[in-house]
Amino acid sequence: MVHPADDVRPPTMADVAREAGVSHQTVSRVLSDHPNVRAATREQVTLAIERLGYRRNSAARALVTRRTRTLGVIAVNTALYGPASTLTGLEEAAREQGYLVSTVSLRTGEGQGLKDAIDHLASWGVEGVVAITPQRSHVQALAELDAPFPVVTVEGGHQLDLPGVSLDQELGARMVTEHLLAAGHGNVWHVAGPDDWLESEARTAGWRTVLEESGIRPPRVLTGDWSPLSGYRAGQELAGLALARRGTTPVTAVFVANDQMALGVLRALREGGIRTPGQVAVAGFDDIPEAEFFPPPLTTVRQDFAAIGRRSIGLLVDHIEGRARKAEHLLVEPQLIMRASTRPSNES
Amino acid sequence: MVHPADDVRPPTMADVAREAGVSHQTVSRVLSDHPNVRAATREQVTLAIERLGYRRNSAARALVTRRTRTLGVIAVNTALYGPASTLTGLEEAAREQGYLVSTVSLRTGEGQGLKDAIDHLASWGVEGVVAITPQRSHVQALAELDAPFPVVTVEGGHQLDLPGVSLDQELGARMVTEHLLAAGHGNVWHVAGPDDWLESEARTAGWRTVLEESGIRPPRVLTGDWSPLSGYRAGQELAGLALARRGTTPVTAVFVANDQMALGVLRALREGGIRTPGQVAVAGFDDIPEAEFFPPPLTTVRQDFAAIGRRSIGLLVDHIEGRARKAEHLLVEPQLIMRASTRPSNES
DNA sequence: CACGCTGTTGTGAGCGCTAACAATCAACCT
DNA sequence: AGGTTGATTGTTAGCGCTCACAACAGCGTG
Repeated sequence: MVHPADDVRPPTMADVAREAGVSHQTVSRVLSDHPNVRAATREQVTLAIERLGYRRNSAARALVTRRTRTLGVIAVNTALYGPASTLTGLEEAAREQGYLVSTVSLRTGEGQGLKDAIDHLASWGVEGVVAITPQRSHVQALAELDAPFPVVTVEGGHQLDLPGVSLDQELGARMVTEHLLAAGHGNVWHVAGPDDWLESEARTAGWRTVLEESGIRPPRVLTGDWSPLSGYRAGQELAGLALARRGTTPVTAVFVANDQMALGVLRALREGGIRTPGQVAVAGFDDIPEAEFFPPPLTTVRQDFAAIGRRSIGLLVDHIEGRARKAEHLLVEPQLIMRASTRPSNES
Repeated sequence: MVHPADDVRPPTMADVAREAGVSHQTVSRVLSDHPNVRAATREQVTLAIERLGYRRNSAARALVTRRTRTLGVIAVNTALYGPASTLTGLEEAAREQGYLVSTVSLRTGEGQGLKDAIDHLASWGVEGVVAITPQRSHVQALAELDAPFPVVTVEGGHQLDLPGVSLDQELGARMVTEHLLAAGHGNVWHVAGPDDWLESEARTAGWRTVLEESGIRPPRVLTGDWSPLSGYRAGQELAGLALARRGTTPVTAVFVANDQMALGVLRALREGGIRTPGQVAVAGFDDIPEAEFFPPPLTTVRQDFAAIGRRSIGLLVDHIEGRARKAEHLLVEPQLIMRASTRPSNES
C-alpha cells in the first residue's frame, strides 16, 4: 500500500516544456542562458519553471556532461582553529564558483585513512580535492596515491610535485625573531612544534636563519606537540634555565611555534615567578582569537586563512578546467601582530 | 585538436561485463551484493573490476535510484571550537552510513544566507540537512523555509517542530551553579551569552533555576557576545563590584556562559587585583582545549561534540529512510570538569 | 527569384546505471 | 516421468538531462 503523496515526483524538464508550450530543449537553453532564445519564449519558460517549482536534476546533468561540479576537501584535525578557518574560506570560494564542497575530516592522518578518504570522494565523482595535510608524511602518502583527479595541498610544502598554497611560515618566523632581536634581546629561544609537521620545520628554519644571519648561535630547540600542556612543560624547563643562569644562553626571549603552546609557556613562567615581558618576552604564532587576552596579550603572527582557502580553490579550479598544468605553489604573506608579551619594559 | 589521452573515458559497467564474459546486470548484482550470484561468477567479475580499475558512476546511479546519498550541513561560524568539533563528528557518522557530506559555512546567519544555503544544497539533490544554527532567529527562518527534505537542527532548541539534537545546556548550567553553591558561595553571578542564542538562554535558565530553588535571589545578569573581549568588559564591571562591596550582592562566584569570555573575566579580575579562586571563583562552559591552561585552570562543562554529531546524523537518516516521523528532540548529557578556578581555598 | 545566412525551435540519441521481467537450467516432488 | 520450484543469468526499458543536428522562418544579396 503506497500512500499517494509518496508517489509525487518532482517535475522534470518535460513537464516544464509542456506547461510552457515549448520543447524540453528550449527549457534547457533557458536554464543554461543560451543566447538564442526569444525574450518572450524565455519568459514563458521562466514562468512555467516558477509555477511548477522546477529544479534541474543534478544527477542527470552530471551523467551527460561528465561534470559533477563537486570538490572534495580532506582535512586532518578540523577542530583546530587554523584548519577550521581555512575550511570556511574554501567553502565560500567554491560556492562562488558554482561548486559543491564535500568534506572528509580525519582525526589523525595515518596512511589508510587518507586512502579511504580519497576513495570515498572518488566514488562520489569529485573533480578535484584540496587536502589540508600539514604533516610531511600525509603529503608523501598523498603524492604516492596518485589520485584520478587534481589534488591541491594546503600547508603541504612545495618539495613534492603537488600544487599547493601555504602561508609563508618561514617569513612569519623571521618577522617574530627579528622583532625580538630588535627589542634588544641577545638571543631567542624556540619552542618548536612536532617533528613531522611542515609548519614546525618552516618556523624553526626561519628562526634559525635570522639568528645565524645575525651571527648568533641558536640555542637548543625545545619541542612540543602544539598542545598547551606541551608548552607548559617546555615553559617549566625554560623557567628553570632562566632562574639558574648558569652555563647556558640566558633566557630573555622565547618564540613559541603556536599560540596554544605559548599559553602553556606563559603559565609555567608565571608559576616560576618570572614576569612576562619584564624578564622573559614571549611570542606565538597563529593569532587565535584568545591570544589577545592571554596574560599578557600575546605577540603573534596572523595567518589569513580565508585567503588561503580562496587561493587554493582558485588553484584547484584552474587545474580542473585545464588552465594550469604545472605544480605551482602559492605563498600567502603573514602579518606580525605586536602585543604586550614582547613589549620592551622599563626594567633591564 | 584533441590530445588522445584526454579522450580515454573511465570504464563502464559494460566494459567490465565484456571483460568478465557476463552481462552488465550481473556486474551490477555483484556490486550491490545481490545474493543470487554464483561464487565463481562473482570472482570473475571482481577480477575484471580490479583489472580495469572500474568505479561505479554515482551520477548514473543517483539518476535511476533517485537517491544521491548526500547530506548537507549548514553551519554558522564554523571556526568556533564547538561547531568545528560537531562537524567532525557529523562527517564521520555520515561516512560510516555511506553518505557523503557537503558543508555550507556561513559567517553570519542572516535570513538570506540561510535560504541561499538551502537552495545551493537542494540544487545538488541532498537528501537531508543538518543545520548547526544556534540562534533562535536562524531556527525560526529555517522552520519557515519549508525545505523539500528533512532538516535536523543541532542546538536548535525544541520549541519549533524541527527535530534536533542538543546538549542539555540547562543541566550543564545547573551542575556548575550547584557546584559553586556547594563550595560555600552565598550567591553566583552570571555572564550570559548574546540574547538571540538558544544556548545563552538555556544556560541562564539553568543558573536561575538553581538559585531560585535554593531561595537565593539571582543578581543582575551581565551579557557578552561570546568573545574574550566582551568577557573582559564584564569582568571589569564585576571587579568594580567586588571591590566596592556596597549595596549589591557580594561577588564571590561567577558562572560565565563560555570559556572564551571566562578568559576575559579572569584577566579583568587579575588586573583588578582580585585573586581567583581565592576571592572570586570563576567557571566557564565548553571545555575548549585551552581551558585547562588558563590562569587558573578553568572549571567548566564539557560537551561531547562527537556524540552530538553522531546522533544528529542518526536522527536525520531515520527521517530520510522513513523510520521516524515525529519532530523528536534528543538531549546529550554534559559533564562537569572541576579545576582550580573554583577550588575552595584556605582564605575565607 | 534562387541562394545563403542567421536566429530560433524541435527531434533523436545516448550518458551509465538499476528495476522489472524473461529465460534457462538443475534439482526436487509426487 | 512430468511438473514445479528456486537459483542464476540475460534482456529491455527507462531515469532526466545535454549534445548534435535538422527544420524552418525571415532577411538580404546577386
